[in-house]
Formats: sequence, structure tokens, C-alpha cells
Amino acid sequence: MTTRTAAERKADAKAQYNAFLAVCPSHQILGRVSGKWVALVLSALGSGPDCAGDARPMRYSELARVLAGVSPKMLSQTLRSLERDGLVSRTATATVPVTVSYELTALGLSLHHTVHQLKLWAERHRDDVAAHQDRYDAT
Amino acid sequence: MTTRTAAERKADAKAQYNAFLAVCPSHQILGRVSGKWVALVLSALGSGPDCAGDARPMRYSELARVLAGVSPKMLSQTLRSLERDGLVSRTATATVPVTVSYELTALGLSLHHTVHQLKLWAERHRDDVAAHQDRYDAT
DNA sequence: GAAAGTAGTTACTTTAAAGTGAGCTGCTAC
DNA sequence: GTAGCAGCTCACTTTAAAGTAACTACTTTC
Repeated sequence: MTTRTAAERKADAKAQYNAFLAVCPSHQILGRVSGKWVALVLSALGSGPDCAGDARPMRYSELARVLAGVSPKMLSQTLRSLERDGLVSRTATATVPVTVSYELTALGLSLHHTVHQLKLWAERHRDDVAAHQDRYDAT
Repeated sequence: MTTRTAAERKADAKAQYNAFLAVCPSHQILGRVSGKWVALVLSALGSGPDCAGDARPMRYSELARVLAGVSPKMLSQTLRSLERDGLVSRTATATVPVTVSYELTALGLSLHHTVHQLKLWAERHRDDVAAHQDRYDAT
């Protein structure tokens, strides 16, 4: 068959598009960064615990204290995925008890800077967005 | 009681942190942008259907064709939320049949530029990230 | 001797986002 | 007279991400 219905052509296009999305680097990165704790960890490691200083290594428990809402499961899951991507390095020291510290790699730091721009945008335009929302909801 | 157990203090800190996250502008924007279709719509409207040109208004059906995998529900939901935030403007023309076009506002265009930086990062570092993943998975 | 800090793991449950499929109105082309 | 385009909405189901709780094992402090 060379002739196909519109529905068939549409399904085909959709499959192709999904395949494209699966390998699209921008889409992958956006998916990674949009995890609930990813940006928070990146920010803590990249701008210090107060989110206003310089990058410095932090221990597991220190991160858990700063990101007050995170469960141990989510924290280690997030750190593991960032480590897998080469964005964070993990260093264990054999003290008693063991000390584990996490630090942004050069790659992680560069991603942090990029994500930080998004944050700056958000802070600059928060009032603007809120005003638009109020106007929209009023009608 | 002025003395509390560690568990109580932790629960308290968690509640406070969650309240903080709920109003944090960066977190809100990240949540908005990380919707599956948001970045895709932003990109289509901000860089043209081929994602390599200039911003220009597009019709509902044109967007649906370009974003081949999107369902009518998700497309209108996404457009509605972007419109609510003042990022996209909707213009209906009373032709037969009706013509509806969507266009980035100045605010939407500025967000598009910021998100675009993230995309450029992703494209620049995709190989680097993939290499780290392979090394990590091998061990 | 109960609780806290050290850095996690495992199994189970919840929930919010996304997907599916149908339907709507009015018109046109094959 | 079936199918298509145009621009949606509504109800239902699926699924992946996140949350919850419990447990590891060893040390130190109240």
C-alpha cells in the first residue's frame, strides 16, 4: 500500500517524533535537571549551603540538613544520578565513622552556571508572571 | 515544651522547607519549564518550526503537526498555562473555519532565550555526559 | 540504655502528570 | 457519504516519580 489514511500517517509521525525525543540531548538534560532535588543539590554544591557563596564540597549529612525536606533515599538517588553523569564526584574517607563528601566537577559547575541563569530569570520576572496570572484568573 | 526530640525538629524543618519551596520563584519556573511539552512549544514558537530560525506566530494545527507526538489535550493544556503566565498570546480570527494563532510575548521570548542556553549546554556536552555514563555503568 | 550521628539500602505506597479515546461544531473536498 | 480540517473539551486510565517507613552497623554523648 502506498496510500494510507491520515490516522496511519499520524501514528507514524508520532513514533518517529518519540524516537527523536528519546535521543535529543536538550530533552535529556531538561529531564535530568527537572528532578525535584537535582537543581537543589546543584545549587547547594555550586553556591554553598546558603546558596549565595562559592562552590565547595559537602558531606552527605550536610546536604541532608540544608535540603531539609529530602529523604535519604531521594538524596542518594539524586547524588548517584549526578555522579553517573559526571556532574558530581564522590569521595569517601575511611575515618570512624566514614566521611563521604560530594563536590561538583568542572562539568557540573558549568551546568550549575547555566541553570543559575534560569534562576536569575525567575527572580527577575516573578512579579511580572504573577501579575499575568492574576489578570488571567480574574477573567 | 521547649525541648524536643530530633525527630520533631526534623519534621519542623521539613515543613518550613516545603513552605519555602512552594513560593520559591526559581523552583516554580523550573516546574513550569520541565513539563513534557513546554520546552518544545517554547522552542517551536521561539525558533520557528524547524527550531533554527526566528520567532513567529503559529497556528494550533501547525504546532500539532510540528510536535508530532502531542495530543490535542496536552497541546491546549500547555498553551493555556503558558498564556496564563503571560508567556504566550492567543489570537483568534473569525474566519471560516476559525483561525487561532499563538505567539511568544516579549516575556516568553526572553524565557526562550534563557532555556535555549540550557539547550546549547546540552548539545555541547552530550558526548562528555555519555562518556561518563558509560564509564560509570561499566563498573 | 535511649537517643543521636555517620551513610546509606530495600520494599511498599501514594500522587500528579501524561496518555487514551471519544465527542463536539461547522464546513469542504472526493 | 466518508473523510478531512479546524480547535478544542471531557472522562477515564496508566505510569513514573516521589514519598514513607523500617532496617543496617558501629560510636559517642546525655
